[in-house]
Amino acid sequence: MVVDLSLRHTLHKRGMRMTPQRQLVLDAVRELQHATPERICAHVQRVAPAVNITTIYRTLDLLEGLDLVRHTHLGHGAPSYSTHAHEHIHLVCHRCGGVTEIPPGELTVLTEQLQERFGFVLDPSHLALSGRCGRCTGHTETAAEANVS
Amino acid sequence: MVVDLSLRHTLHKRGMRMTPQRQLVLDAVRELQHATPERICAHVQRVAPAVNITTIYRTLDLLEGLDLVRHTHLGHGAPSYSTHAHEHIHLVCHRCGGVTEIPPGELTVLTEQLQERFGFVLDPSHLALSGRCGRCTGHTETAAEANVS
DNA sequence: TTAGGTGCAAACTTTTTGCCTCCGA
DNA sequence: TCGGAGGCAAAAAGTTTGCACCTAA
Repeated sequence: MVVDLSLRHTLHKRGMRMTPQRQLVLDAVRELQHATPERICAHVQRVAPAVNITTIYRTLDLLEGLDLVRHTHLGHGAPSYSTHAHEHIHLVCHRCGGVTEIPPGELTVLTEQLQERFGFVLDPSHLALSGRCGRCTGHTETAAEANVS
Repeated sequence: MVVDLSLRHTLHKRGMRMTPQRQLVLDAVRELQHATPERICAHVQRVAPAVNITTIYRTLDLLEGLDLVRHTHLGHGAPSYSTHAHEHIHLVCHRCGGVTEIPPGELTVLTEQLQERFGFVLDPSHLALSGRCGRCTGHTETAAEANVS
């Protein structure tokens, strides 16, 4: 992927530098979506084996500060990083741990309601709703539920 | 607190035993609500200093398996354990990290919608919605938002 | 030449595992 | 006495920190 000029610009404004590592991490997040730092690291190392996991963490922090990536805790273990472009809602089953993805439109009503009543601006693409999925409640499986990551 | 007879019974049915540690951990979760394993451990150790953190983890697992307690990831770090009796929704601000609690009734519409369309039974009392709270978006603070833990 | 950035190693935090001992049915 | 439980220590997983070196402005 080509060097991200807007990233270079943003960094420069803050007295920071564009580096191959930063580009690679941003690319990896964009490409993988929902990846843990470890997976991002592995992906980056396929191209640049010398890159250290420390750099991954530092860069993810940086990119998050610049609002270019965001992390979510989908339940257990390591957080998962995505870009804003990646839009959908996660339904996490607290029995089987499966994650169902549904379109963000499902939450428009709730989003408006929360903003109106609590001044809370919901981020509909980066949250995890917990409950019990169709398989674990014994309901019929739908197409949407098959989309488990 | 008195020994929980129904817990003793449930355990016995599965060939397990009731122990002081298990009672203490359950009591601690009930009393504290939203406590991390570490806090639960500290609480238990005020009464029984010899209880090891390992036992806390094992017992929380056990109680979760029995559906007596549940854990939620409110964002970062350690999970927080609660009993079912503790009913409310968490709005986690991903800017300031603050947690706003709102009544579970706010999600009835969504709950029905998710069940109908995806067979997903939402657990309205134990989930965290992420977004940006009133303070961080510059809106007027409401009474609900003041309830930050 | 001077900060920013990276790699490396070590520390740290949280959770899990293995093993041995204890104790109640 | 037999298996479930708990304590302890060590390991594992995930993340952070300190420090020396390197390099682009």
